[in-house]
Amino acid sequence: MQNAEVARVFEELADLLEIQGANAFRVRAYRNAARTIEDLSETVSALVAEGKSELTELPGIGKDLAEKIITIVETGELPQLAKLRKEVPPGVVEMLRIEGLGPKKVAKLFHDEGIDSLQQLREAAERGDLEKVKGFGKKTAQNILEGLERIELVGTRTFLSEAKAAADEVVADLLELNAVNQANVAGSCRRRKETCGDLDVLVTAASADEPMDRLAKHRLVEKVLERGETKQRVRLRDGLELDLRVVSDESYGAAMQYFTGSKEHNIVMRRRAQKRGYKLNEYGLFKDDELVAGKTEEDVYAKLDLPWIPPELREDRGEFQLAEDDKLPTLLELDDIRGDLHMHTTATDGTASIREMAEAAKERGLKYIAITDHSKRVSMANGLDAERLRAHWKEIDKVRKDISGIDVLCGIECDILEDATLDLPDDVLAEADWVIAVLHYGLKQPREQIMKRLMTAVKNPHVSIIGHPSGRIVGKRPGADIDYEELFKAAADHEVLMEINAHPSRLDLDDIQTRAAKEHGIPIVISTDAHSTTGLDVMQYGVYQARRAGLEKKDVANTQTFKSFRKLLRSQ
DNA sequence: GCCGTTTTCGGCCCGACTGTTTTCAGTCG
Repeated sequence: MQNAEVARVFEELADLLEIQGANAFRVRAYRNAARTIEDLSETVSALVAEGKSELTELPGIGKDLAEKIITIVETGELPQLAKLRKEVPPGVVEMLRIEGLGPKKVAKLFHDEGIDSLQQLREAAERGDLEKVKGFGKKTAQNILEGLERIELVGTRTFLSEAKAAADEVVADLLELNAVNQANVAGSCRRRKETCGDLDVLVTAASADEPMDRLAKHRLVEKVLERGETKQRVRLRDGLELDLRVVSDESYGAAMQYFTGSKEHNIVMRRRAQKRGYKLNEYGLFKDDELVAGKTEEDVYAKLDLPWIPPELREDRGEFQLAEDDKLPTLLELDDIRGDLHMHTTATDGTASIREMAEAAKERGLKYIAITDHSKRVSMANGLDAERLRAHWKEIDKVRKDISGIDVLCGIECDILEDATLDLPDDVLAEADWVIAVLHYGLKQPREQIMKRLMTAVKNPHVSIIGHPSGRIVGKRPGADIDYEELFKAAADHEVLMEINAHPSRLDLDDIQTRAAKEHGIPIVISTDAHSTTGLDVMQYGVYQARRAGLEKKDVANTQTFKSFRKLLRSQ
């Protein structure tokens, strides 16, 4: 049982209770518990094995939640959750995904209007019924329709982080079979897209039965949807569907190439094959009926006069031209990252101290970090005013002097306010080593005002970087309306850097925007925005995003040694 | 539901915005 699965149970419980109008603090207790468990560095199963007292040691876990954790770990389910699921249909919980719809409104729609699915919600909105409901109006109905559209755009796609975790587990399990020679994930997950619609797993085996039987019994699998000679489709417990394909070793490379996609990339590949008198499919590259290549991807690409192209670049976005010109980038690797320049501590909404964050970063092989807590505008996170910030920096200085093997910078994540001023005065910002300027509020302002705000930040001599520039949340909230051309041009002129926020739900800049930033010669910084020590582990997803943008080590500022990185600091 | 005690229950992060209403509930971060 994974920590994330236990956390998910509590998250769902919290959603259900909230819709039922449960005490808000009780709901928060479940959410806090979910976060605590998610952030654990050890597995919750191990803690259960050690006994209940270990569990109640955890912050936010008392007697009651400890019991529930034990039940979940030991039986794989929770009776309370099963009961609540019967009372509140899944479609009602789904409505919470719509921006602007919270538990109160959703409960009202369910109880008073009998709406219990997204479909019914859409129909009610389109009929004009919604705006007649007390507490709703024309605007709300319109926002709901827009929210529904966004959800449909993203569909039921799953964050890469979650999809990949499931795929990796299935692949590792299949590789344990003697009958299986090779196994790997393909599809959008292998291309490291920020979300995955489903999973494709490929294995080579003497017979298809053994891997299929094994998968059918896997703990993550809820149901086998179909099973044929070479393909089995299953639904995982979290709703994600997974295709298993069994091929021969002779076809493995061709099948990996075919099922990794993208569709657009493959169209170009097949056209190239045709031109050279071949036929390309998932079983191989054929001349008439003779197999010419198929064992490895490298073979297939080579026969089409191409070097092997990294999966992250396979979108038909210029990779073929680069390959032809022998100019494919040597993509950034996680090991290239030396610093992490966006993280929080208990001074605002983080869960670990300055020292704990520094130690954890050091354990992960980092050589330098910046502590960047929130500024005062983010009051719910207990954001810092000038006085508290200066005291905080003194604490950071103490740790910096006290700890060896890692450099710690005094930073701040400073809000760019709705009126296009910064949340802290210049004389304070001037004292910082590292200033991340960000939009948190008023993301829906018109482009003109958004750009005015970003320009204020870019032109401020103390601002080092724009953090999560658009403020989007993947699949949930669109980012601010930004003229990226104008932003990047100004950033390049004023030597302001751009962040890829590595959190799986942000990944902001996205791959396309990152590409554009690189073309403007703007150094990119990939940061975790960690709110806990385990939050530092999301760096990988930022690196994937950078790879999709074609970034090399030299394009990313926090791959530099601290000595050379220091030159980018405004206070130097 | 947790926590910290004032050991039996009250407090739990809170300010701003939106859309509704006509003074505020709901949502967000």
